[in-house]
Amino acid sequence: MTDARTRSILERHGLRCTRQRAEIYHALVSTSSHPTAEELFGMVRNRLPGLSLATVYNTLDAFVRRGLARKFALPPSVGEDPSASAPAPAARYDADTSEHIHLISDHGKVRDVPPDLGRRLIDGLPPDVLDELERRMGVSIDQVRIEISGTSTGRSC
Amino acid sequence: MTDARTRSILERHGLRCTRQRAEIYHALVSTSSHPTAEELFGMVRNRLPGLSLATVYNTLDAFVRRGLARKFALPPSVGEDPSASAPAPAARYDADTSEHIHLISDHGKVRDVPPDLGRRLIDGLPPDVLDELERRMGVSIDQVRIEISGTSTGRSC
DNA sequence: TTTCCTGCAAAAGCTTTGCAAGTAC
DNA sequence: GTACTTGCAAAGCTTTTGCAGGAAA
Repeated sequence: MTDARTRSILERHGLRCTRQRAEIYHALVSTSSHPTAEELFGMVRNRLPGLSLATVYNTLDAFVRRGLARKFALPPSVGEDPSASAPAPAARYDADTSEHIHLISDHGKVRDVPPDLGRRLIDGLPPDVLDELERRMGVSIDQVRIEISGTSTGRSC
Repeated sequence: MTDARTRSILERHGLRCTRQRAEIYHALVSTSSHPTAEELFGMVRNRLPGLSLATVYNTLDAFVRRGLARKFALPPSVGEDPSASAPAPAARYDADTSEHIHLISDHGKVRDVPPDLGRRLIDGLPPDVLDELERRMGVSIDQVRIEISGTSTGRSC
């Protein structure tokens, strides 16, 4: 992605283009690893001497509020030593803001379910059940989140 | 729930029966509010003078490890002032360890979707898509989590 | 020049831990 | 008696904030 393009994206979302934001955005777009703030900090710190972790958090927060990124959390105790208690997992960020499904496999690694499969899963939800749920629980459904946990079988194709 | 019954449940799960555990378990079973550790602390502290919040955390951790409770987190920035950044939401606990779906409505309140609706939603997931997902992503699916966000319409029946 | 952003340090909130005293079995 | 729990205080981690200097528009 060119600098001009990054700048244009940031500005179109009402954000000033700074070196830090451009680098962080670029790093977030370039990875599929759903990094934490700290991981992003590690990815860009050699290109931005003096960068502060607080800036990474502030920047990501700005991205999320302007719809440039999504923030999510792993469910507690996914991908951790089963006998250990979890020392508060950090939030993860994703530059893909479209609705999509996460697959959480061994070691807490997060992968995106391909859009075609995700769509077919969501479309499989029976509309009459969703209607009934809205009626019985007195809500209007805004979003249905699906998250899949699985164990790697080694033979991914 | 009688004391004897609580004791039997704890012991059957390999946990010593202490006053603190019995009270906390009892409080957790008696509510449908998916409380945080701090909320539970508030619920039982008048019956247990001197109780420490650390004990509540330790106890809940023991419950989760022995399958007496489940721990979950609200997705970041659900049920908060949209313009504010979230000051780290606390984990929530649930004595219902069966698979069930959570409905997160306004103000971050969590309600359980009735089992019949939940079952019909899960059953609606097309098996062929799940198979294809396992094949294409090289995993064996352990769990599919569904979580619904909605806005209260006031007219729940 | 005005407004916003950055970096630092400090603080806040949630959760765990070390240890000595106490309790369950 | 032995092993596990509790309570306390302190620490740990993630995340946010106050503020002064700096950069973007």
